[in-house]
Amino acid sequence: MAKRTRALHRKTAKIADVAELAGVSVATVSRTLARPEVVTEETRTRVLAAVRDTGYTPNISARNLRVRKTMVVLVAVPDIANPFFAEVLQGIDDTLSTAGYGLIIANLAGSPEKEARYVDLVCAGQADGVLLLCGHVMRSPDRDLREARVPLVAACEYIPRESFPQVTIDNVGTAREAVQHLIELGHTSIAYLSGPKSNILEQQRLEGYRQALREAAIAADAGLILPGDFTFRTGVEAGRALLALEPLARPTALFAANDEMAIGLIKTVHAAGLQIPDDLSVVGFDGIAYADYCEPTLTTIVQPRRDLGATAAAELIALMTTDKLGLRKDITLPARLMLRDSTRPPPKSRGHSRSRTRSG
Amino acid sequence: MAKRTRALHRKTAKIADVAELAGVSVATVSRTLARPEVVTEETRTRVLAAVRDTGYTPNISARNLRVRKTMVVLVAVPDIANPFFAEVLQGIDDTLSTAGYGLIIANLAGSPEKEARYVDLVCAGQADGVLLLCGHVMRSPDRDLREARVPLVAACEYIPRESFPQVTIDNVGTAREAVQHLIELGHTSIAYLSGPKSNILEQQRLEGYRQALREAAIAADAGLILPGDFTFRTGVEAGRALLALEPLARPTALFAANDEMAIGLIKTVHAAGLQIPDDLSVVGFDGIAYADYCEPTLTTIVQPRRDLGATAAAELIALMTTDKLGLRKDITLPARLMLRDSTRPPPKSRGHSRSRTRSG
DNA sequence: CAAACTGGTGTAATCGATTACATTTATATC
DNA sequence: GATATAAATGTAATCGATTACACCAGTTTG
Repeated sequence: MAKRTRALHRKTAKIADVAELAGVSVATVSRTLARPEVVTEETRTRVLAAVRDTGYTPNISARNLRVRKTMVVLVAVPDIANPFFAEVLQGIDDTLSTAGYGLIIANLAGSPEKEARYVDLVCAGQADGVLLLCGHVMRSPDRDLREARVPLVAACEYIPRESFPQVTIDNVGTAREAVQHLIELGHTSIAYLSGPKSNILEQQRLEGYRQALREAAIAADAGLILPGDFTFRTGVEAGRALLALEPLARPTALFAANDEMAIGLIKTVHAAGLQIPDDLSVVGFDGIAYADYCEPTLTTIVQPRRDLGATAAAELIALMTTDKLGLRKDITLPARLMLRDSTRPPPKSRGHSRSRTRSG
Repeated sequence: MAKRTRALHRKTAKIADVAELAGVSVATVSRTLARPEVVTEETRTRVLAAVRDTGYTPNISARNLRVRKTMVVLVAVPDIANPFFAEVLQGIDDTLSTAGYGLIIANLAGSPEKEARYVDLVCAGQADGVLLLCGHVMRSPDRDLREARVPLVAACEYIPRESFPQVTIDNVGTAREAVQHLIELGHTSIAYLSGPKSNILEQQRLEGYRQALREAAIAADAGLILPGDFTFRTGVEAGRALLALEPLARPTALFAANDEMAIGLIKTVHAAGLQIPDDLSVVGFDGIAYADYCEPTLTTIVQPRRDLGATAAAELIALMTTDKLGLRKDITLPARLMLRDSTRPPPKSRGHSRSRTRSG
């Protein structure tokens, strides 16, 4: 038992050991490390030598307890395996870790228990701030993240009616732009492959799709809205649904609410003999790395993924250090339509190519 | 200043507040929360009511300081944006978070400064254990992770000559199997698309490739070993290198050290008119999700990614809780060859199909 | 030469929980 | 009814750092 305790609680030098070795008080050691300029040249060298000799590293729990900080931020991610979020995370990690913050990644994975655990963590003061990449404020059965009164910033998915800063792109506008591109190519029968109805991003992208059609005076056809949930699998299903249609009833173009579904759909209809983009033009959304790897490469809205993360992180740091908890400042980052190989004018026999001049 | 301090250090109930409200001592409150069965039914309800009324949550820094634990483990990942590691991470997250551990993800991204920062973090006792997904033990200029005397487990990439547990697959054996598959289809001119030479996984997979050739008495041709570094980009470059060869000098099959490069290569040679698998069979390694999304779907070695993570995490938990620091236990998980659409016998005009009977 | 500073250092309180040990109260035993 | 035993609770030390305040020596200033 004694033996076990000794091994588990391996001994590390503490500040008192350093003080003793250097022949100074603990206060002086602490000061030397925090603000070297306030101590004498001579004590400084003595203390630093003692630090090296003892291999001292401050105990962070003790420091946190004393200064009431953790230097950790929690990032809530709907799903780490999603390549889009993985890249946003890189941006977050870049800024946060150079600013000296640690990162706890809360992989929600649609599990309310996990969500609750993380809310408790934050409420317990385990984090100095929270970055929300999910479309709602986190809750546990009896707590709400906002009760933690911890700095909060949301990114990627806009959360309506909240008072904390949010960093997003203009989803409605860019979705509209994507569909306008198809319209300019001459398409008039344009399908939409949607995300889960309850998702805010989905609602905004759908709205953009509708606006573009309305502006071009193209009648909206509810039959052209295919259900999906942002996963590759539902892209495949939507592809099958498309194939099941009468060839002449098929749309000549499709706008997908994200890239993964677009790629799933392309793969499916291509395997059945449809040529992309000859028989069907496809535009995606997100700009994940694979959109440029697939065959054909995908025309898509590329979001500034790293930048979204980096900006949100910077905003959070500002919030944590300046204590302007109430100040709301939404930031909209630019996203652009990237023209690649999956779009072209509709086949001559169909559609009414209006602006052939443009060739991107 | 006073105002600012008040807001930053927002007040949360502490154990003394709960004790006062419930009319008991702090020890009783602590016990009620830790081991409810040791207090009276009556005090328990009084205390729990007080906890709810005050909204009390224990301060974790204080607890950690006292019990010398952090309930956090650090996971060192070469690159979070790599889909392979993202899936391993999911497995890790699953087991670790249900066991009540938090997760700090150290995204090394090839940066020695980051690596050093994280080593210091661990040495400072900020983590109870470390999971290494990279192929080397982490170091800072003056420290080495092993000095932290913290439980350590490695996964995915085997680190030779170390005494901590490692969870991997049989890279040599499965690589050999992948190449044997090509040989059984009748290929005799088989290229290898390599990873970075210094990488252990690369060395093992190359060894498997060599073994398979040797067993089949196929002479190794150094010109058939193409350089790569595990990225999509080098797959594209290797594809160009292949296209630059005299058509008759081209290999009829290729084994890539990972899927991303295989996909890059396929895309490139396909765009130049080569048919996959008719003109070139390709086998990958890893089994990332996109290996099943690309066109054609990729025959590959699928690693049990989630399971690798989960197993390593479980091993680490065992280490952290039982204190058997010395006990080395390597675990090899099964990986299997997944036959898909990117392989078939070589064109009749070339190669010498030896075993046409097998058709997978 | 005394008073007023100033720069460097030490003493001790503090952060908020856990827990060994002491103490009280209730129950069983002879 | 006295004593041993068990059960429940309280008191206070402890974890390891930070920092307000006290103190002292040396320098300036009038």
